[in-house]
Amino acid sequence: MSFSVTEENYIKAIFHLQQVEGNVSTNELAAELHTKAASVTDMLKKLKAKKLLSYERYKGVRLSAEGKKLALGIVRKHRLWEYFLVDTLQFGWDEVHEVAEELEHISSKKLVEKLDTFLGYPKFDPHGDPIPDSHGKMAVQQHINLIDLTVNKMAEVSGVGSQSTELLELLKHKNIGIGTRLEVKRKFNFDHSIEIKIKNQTAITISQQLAKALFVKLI
Amino acid sequence: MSFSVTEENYIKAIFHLQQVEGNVSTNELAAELHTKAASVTDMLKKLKAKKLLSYERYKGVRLSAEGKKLALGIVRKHRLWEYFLVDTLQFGWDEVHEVAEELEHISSKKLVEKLDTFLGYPKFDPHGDPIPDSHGKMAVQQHINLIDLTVNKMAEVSGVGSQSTELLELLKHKNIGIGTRLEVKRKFNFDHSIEIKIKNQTAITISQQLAKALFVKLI
DNA sequence: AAATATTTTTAGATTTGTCTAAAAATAATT
DNA sequence: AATTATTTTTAGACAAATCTAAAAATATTT
Repeated sequence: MSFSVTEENYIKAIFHLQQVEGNVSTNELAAELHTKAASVTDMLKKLKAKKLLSYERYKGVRLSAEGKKLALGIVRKHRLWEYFLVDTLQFGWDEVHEVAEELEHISSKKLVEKLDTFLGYPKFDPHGDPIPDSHGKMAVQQHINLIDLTVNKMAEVSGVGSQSTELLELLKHKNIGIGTRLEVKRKFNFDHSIEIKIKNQTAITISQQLAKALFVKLI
Repeated sequence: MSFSVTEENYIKAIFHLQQVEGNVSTNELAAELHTKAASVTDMLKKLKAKKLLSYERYKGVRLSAEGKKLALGIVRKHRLWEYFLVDTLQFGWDEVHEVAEELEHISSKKLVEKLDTFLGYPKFDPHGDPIPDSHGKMAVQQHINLIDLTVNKMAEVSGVGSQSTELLELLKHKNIGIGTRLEVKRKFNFDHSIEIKIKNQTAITISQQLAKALFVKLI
């Protein structure tokens, strides 16, 4: 069975939303996909008929085993392509998301496996997110939120909380990327901003919002 | 301006058909795209409104400068991706066409240029067809049809006349690919079949149809 | 628990690309 | 040149994915 780009995008959106809370509501999905609730209802009926999810009207939605498998396949493709774009084609890590949104819908299974082999079976994409393997298994990254990092512990940026251009623009300006080494110098309780010191640079201040959007691992 | 996958496929089909004869007819297009003449008429009106082609009813169709540019862009992407699949990902040259049919519709211009750079600006794809450069210019390959090759002249296979799986399957069976070195030993006027000798192999016979589908260059 | 607000669904319309069947234009034959 | 055949276009219908507006169900307040 094969699915349209639109159907795949619905499945991916539901997958992402149900990571946080179990059942996903029609309105949440509409917001995520920049569409209207009525359109979502129509599509949910279609995807239910295709057995990709369980859905009772007014009760929200949840992916079936089948649907999860499909979602993991799409996520796998998205992240492998991102890795390829940054690692092989020298894209900046902040400019690959949109391109990968298109590439993730290329259907050839053989392509995905050959790409994975060529790249050397990477475990994490350029944003620090884990890449599902061909069985749908992902490595669990011990991400710590930067806001919770102990003062004076050296750590390395390993993930970002979103792919929004606004965030990526700010990170570029502050010269922070995946792999950046830093430590927290002070925490200010007034606005919960923190002062960090990036290796070989002068200390800078980071807002609470930004700190919450950054994940690090101890090194 | 951006175009749907369907629109791009129409433009590509018209481009290929008008290489041989000037104006392309509705029926030819319908056959090429495996659709019906009525659908073609509808789409031609749309593409005319978008200024990609000139079209008068009952008079056939021809691409505008704009349309040709678009077509060359799609051909460029198709052939670069084919080169990538064979050269980088180790696909067989006979199994890349369908995948490239999908990849050619990925829109990012930056992706195409970076891919071209990574591959080292190749001039010909794995089937021997020239790859348009970023300005739409293609190298002109002095392809000779195998059926016209002089007896006992050494030549190298440089192109195939179609991408049909039937042809590629036959070539695989006969152990012929791009770069294969061969010479014609005899020509039989009865059925216009020819006997060829591939380097380090025993002589084999090739039908008229197959010989017409193979292009070679002298070496 | 009744009233109000919010969420979700239905009903009906729209757009894109397709189709069949019939009409119109062009081409080929006699 | 008139008839027949072929090609192409039009007219109207359909499926996919979307929308707006209104109705129905659920949640929240009072």
